[in-house]
Amino acid sequence: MDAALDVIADHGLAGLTARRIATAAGVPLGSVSYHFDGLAGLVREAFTRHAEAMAVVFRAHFTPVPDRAAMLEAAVEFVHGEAGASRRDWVVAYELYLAALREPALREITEDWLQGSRDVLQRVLDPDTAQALDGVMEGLTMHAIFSTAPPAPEKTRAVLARVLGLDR
Amino acid sequence: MDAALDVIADHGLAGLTARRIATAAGVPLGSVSYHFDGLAGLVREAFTRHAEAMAVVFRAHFTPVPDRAAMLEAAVEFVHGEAGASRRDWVVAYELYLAALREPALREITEDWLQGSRDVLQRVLDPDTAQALDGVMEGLTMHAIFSTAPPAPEKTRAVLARVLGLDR
Amino acid sequence: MDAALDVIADHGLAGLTARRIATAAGVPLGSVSYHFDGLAGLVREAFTRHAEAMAVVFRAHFTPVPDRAAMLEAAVEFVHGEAGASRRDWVVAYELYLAALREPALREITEDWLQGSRDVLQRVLDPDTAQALDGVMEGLTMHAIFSTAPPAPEKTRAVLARVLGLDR
Amino acid sequence: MDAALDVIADHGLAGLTARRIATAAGVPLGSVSYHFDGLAGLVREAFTRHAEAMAVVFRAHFTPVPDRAAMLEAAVEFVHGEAGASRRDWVVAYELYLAALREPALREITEDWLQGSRDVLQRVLDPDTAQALDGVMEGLTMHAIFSTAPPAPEKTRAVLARVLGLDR
DNA sequence: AATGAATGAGATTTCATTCAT
DNA sequence: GATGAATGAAATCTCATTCAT
Repeated sequence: MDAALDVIADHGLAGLTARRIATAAGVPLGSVSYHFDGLAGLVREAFTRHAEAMAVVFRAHFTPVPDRAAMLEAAVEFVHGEAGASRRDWVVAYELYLAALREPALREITEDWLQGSRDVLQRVLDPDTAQALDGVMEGLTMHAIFSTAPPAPEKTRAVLARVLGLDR
Repeated sequence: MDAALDVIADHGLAGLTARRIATAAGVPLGSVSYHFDGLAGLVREAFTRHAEAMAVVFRAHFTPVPDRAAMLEAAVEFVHGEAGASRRDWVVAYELYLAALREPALREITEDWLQGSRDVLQRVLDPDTAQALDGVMEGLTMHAIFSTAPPAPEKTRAVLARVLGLDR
Repeated sequence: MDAALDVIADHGLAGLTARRIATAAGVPLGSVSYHFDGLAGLVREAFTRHAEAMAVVFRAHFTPVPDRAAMLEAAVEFVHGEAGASRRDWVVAYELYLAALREPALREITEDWLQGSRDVLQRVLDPDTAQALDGVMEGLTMHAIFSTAPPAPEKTRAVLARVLGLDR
Repeated sequence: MDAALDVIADHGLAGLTARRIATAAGVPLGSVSYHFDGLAGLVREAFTRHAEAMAVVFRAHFTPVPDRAAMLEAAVEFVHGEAGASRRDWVVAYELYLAALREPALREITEDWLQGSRDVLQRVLDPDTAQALDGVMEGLTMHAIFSTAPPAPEKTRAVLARVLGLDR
């Protein structure tokens, strides 16, 4: 499953083949069909595992946050990839988002993830601010991943401070 | 090319096949290879056209904005899909983002698009705020697309107002 | 038809396509089907023209030969490509030989050519020697065409002299 | 590979298709691409095998020849197809010659073969005579293959005797 | 239980020919 | 009469899955 996620990160869901997975995992080709319920099943399981791992990272990073000021710092770190989620992880996540649009089974995964994230943020923030922060972090992270020039942390902090109402 | 974008929207880049494109376009299968330089070339051209169309929509929506207050309203409308870009358009755009990670030719398209968007926003905003607004709109739009529950416009306005410093 | 022969020389009969012929001839694609009875008919006509041209060259070169000694010189020149037949011409000829194995219409062409050659040689030589010289020239020419290192004329002369009984 | 050579012999390189190979070999169509590196790779391998087989036949036939007189008999037999190489084998060989003009990988095969043949002949003959005999045999064999009327052995012997200087 | 050679369904692409212009 | 855009038949190739070992 990790090998499958690696292949997805490197070649996209469109470039995922049983042979590539087997090669990446260093296992015989037959294993892929033998141990999983087809490629579709493998993808489903792999994405599920990935979403859970991402959720764990998210929770681990934000659960200890005591207050709104600390949330700002945690959010800045998160957007800049200092929370344990690598670029590869995000690329896989975006593939998952898109795949989830078409497959209900995956949709469940992403919904749970989204909900879990907001719950964690709501330990410190009111629901509206939690949802806002979640969306804003998503956008900033995405631009950080897809843009060639990484954003400056102080700019990220400035934006997030305004969103959190910490800028006055 | 429009048919190809439709197929991408419906089935993802992973589900894009010449046959599906031909069916969607109502043309014989052979035409797909005949008129384009392979499927890869077709995808490149289709994505280019799409990015340009999206840029046109973006410019048309934001260029007339006279000041920061009007920018807030325009941004809210944009996030809520009232600027001319449909859900389908965004889904295709996200596929493009991902594909661009792996193909330099597509990378150029997305870079140009991103730069063009910021230029338009900078007609009213300073560079930092423009970049911030761009990122935040991206995240909110994305959540609007991928989430089952569409966000309430007033909440979006509240977040964007803070980002634009219009909340005091 | 000349363009078709050029394409055959460059790409082999296996690499002959209507588009390549049109490009080589500088004519529209439609012309190829329009003016000829399909690609097969064009090939047949082109090969016929080629065989006739080769026969003309052969006759022009060997008909004026007055005696056995002059025949030796003429044969040496012929093997070394100094009779008007280029390397391209020979390559096309070999393609024709092979194609003639499978198509009776082409077979006729090659048979006529072979017979014509012998007739010309028999103006000076007895039938057996004519046939022998014909075959030997074929082999030496072929090796000259297919070998990377061209043979030395004096060696060719020595062999042909023996075949003609002029070496004592 | 044998099936591919059969198809080449029957239909020429121009008539070689994966389907024909599969049918001739009695295997599914997919196998052809599966087991070989494309049709080009299969052709390369098949021609290599063929050239090696032909070289083996050549060596087996000419290596035991003790002297020039025996060489004459061996050469006559060879030209008349009594050395183990069938008409099919020669047709394939001529296709190889032509294909080698355009593909360097095949060129290597034919060069090796040519050199090997001369080496064997040089066990009994001086280099010039060896090369001459090689070329003459090529021509006579070729005429025997392509001509409808097979040549008489005694005539072949007469020509070869002269080339070998055994006619006085 | 695990393998990987083999299969066949389906993918892309090529291309001679047609036919509206 | 001549064209070239378009077609569809047929080509090659890919690949998930099967199954004998």
